[in-house]
Amino acid sequence: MSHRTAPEHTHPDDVPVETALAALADPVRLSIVRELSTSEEWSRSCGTFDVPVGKAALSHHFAVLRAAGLVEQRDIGAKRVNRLRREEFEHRFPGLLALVLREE
Amino acid sequence: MSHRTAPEHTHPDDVPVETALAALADPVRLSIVRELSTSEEWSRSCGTFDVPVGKAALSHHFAVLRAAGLVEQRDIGAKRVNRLRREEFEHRFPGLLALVLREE
DNA sequence: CCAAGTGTTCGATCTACTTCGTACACTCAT
DNA sequence: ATGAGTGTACGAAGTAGATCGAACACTTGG
Repeated sequence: MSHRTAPEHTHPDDVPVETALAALADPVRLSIVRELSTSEEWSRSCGTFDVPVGKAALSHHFAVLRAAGLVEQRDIGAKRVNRLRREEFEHRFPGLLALVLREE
Repeated sequence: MSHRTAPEHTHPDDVPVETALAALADPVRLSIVRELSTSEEWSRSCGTFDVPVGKAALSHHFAVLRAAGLVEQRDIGAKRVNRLRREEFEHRFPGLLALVLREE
């Protein structure tokens, strides 16, 4: 990796609706969120998601997801592992996550 | 106007989540939906919305809102009047409309 | 019939986003 | 140490979306 610093997170409470909607309106990010929803917390590193983009784009998408309060990340060794911020996001945007997870 | 044809509508049931989210993730369209939510049905023609864009862009946004199953339009004389598809949209995307309307 | 009002369509422009390649930084296993 | 694995930063390129001006089509009121 290239992070001497921990990733910057935004709490869902500080996220505008527009930002949340825009974050979820992308097929790659939606795919990540869905995969994440069926995985155990902190079990998936960024590289383990089945999305058709390169590393750079993937890294960008995770930044967007963090900024939207959807994903939390921790560094474990060389890997950056993820967790879906279910409760926090649900508290800020009730039903939204359920809405996008219900499909497919 | 310039419609010998009635506007094409898409039922919310036929709308992908992504499309709905993308439609609501724009400030102008969000503004339109919110204004519409506090207006009586069929009471507002397209030109009566307080948004900072020209006619052409406005027309485009209404097309997007129709395609997202958010708005229904009818021609009355020279005007095209609108209605928010509350129930239908709510049935397809439970809670989503409430989410964006609750704010502001 | 004409002029004004209303909304669409077309093309061009402008901006934002997505993506990629490369270079870099860090960790771990050997 | 050294190399392989992992993710970020940066610049460039491509793409999609938003906006505008102008031309057009239709309706209505005079």
